[in-house]
Amino acid sequence: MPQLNGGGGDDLGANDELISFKDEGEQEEKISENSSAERDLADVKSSLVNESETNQNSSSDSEAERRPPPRTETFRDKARESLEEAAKRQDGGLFKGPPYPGYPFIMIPDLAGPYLPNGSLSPTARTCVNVPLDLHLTSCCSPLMQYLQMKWPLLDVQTGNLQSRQALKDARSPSPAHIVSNKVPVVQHPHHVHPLTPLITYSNEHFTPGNPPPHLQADVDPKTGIPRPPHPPDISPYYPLSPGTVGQIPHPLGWLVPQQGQPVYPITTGGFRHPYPTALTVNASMSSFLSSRFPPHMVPPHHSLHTTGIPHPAIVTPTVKQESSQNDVGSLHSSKHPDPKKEEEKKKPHIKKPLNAFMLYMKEMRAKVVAECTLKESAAINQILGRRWHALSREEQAKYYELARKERQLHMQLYPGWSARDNYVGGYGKKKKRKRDKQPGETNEHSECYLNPCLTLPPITGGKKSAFGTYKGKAAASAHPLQMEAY
DNA sequence: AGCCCTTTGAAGCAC
DNA sequence: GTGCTTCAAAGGGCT
Repeated sequence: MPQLNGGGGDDLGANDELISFKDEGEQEEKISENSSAERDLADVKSSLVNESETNQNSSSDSEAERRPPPRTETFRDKARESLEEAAKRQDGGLFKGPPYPGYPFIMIPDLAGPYLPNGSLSPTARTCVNVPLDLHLTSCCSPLMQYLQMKWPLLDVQTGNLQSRQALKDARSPSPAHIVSNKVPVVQHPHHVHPLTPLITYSNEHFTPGNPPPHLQADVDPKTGIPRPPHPPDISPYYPLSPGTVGQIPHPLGWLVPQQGQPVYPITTGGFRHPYPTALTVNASMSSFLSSRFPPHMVPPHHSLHTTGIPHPAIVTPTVKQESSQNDVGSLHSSKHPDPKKEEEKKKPHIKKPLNAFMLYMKEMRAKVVAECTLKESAAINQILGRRWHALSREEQAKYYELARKERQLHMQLYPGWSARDNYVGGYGKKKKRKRDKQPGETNEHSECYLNPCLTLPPITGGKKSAFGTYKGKAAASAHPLQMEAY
């Protein structure tokens, strides 16, 4: 991504980003890309199945902590075995195709490469094939425009307000990114659609227009043993519906398009002071676009489109749940004896942190991982995603770092006074919870676990404690060579 | 109900 | 500058 340097004077771009793995040659990376997905899955699977086969290796190398596993021959062999075994079981569920194959809008191609080592198309790639992409949106534009188109193919935002403000605020670096970024509101949809990626995160699994593949209907609930369809065919799994909520299906742009009964971003008629100076509008072309691209029930009525002050989904008030199906007036006057403290908390919107690169990657890839395996636990999935993250090429990681950078940028523009400290529950130093306690001498002796996590993944459901320290200091992060290259 | 787990990265604070 | 802590997402597991 050559344009990564284009930030120029952008001081928001974290200079300590893009941790690369220089010991891992490019060729190695490519190999890793092509088979990492399947290998990861097989590895984790096998490790989950046979957890006793762990901690056989104990060599330590502190520096190796930040590196992906050097694909030792042993590891390769094992990975290959796992992969072969996985391939044998392909019909048994391990490599099930994503249950929601038809996301009609856009998706990110399989970052791990569409082809299996044997040359066949990977399941996820097959999914890609099935998806009617609007490639024309992205193929002919600059990367940044591709990004924007990718993120907001439907959105037209009035940017004058913010732009002018931004122009005053940051006149020193009127880079295109700034300008265009204003069109990409940071939106953190509490119902799993990422702010910046309302249409692509979990992309290909969304909005399946048709029925799921037959083999997926045999998906069996591990708890009940009852076959279950992954999700209603045309409803995103990330917009869970409670019984009787038909008609309240949140729009993929739900944060942007307030809907009646939409529990997430309640608009109180006057009670909510929106922090955004930006006026977001959806113009007629977008409406028609919505109509043409979304199923009718997904297309909000025009009258619901606010021309000003649409609450940003990154703002989550504590009263969200309570207000879910009540009208605003009622909720405002429902309590006769409001607790001043609580009231104050209610009034104070919770502005979430912008997602970092890995979080963006996770949001995008989680559904794919979930679809490819039967794992449901996020802890296990995140382990896979963490390994996949390391297996990504520099360019692919750079893409997410760039997205994260833009998100931070926008977040800062949208919430000028916001600080991450605001979200510290008890304030800094007052721990909300204690995590990642390190046992004495634990730091490096598990580096091999990191090197080959598939062999040594801790029991997913067993312990409460991390099996190995995961903290990597800034020093380690900033030592990443790619930072120099990309930023 | 609420915390834990698990991942990486960003940010804030203390020293 | 370094080290540590918290939070961001996610959802099953656990208390």
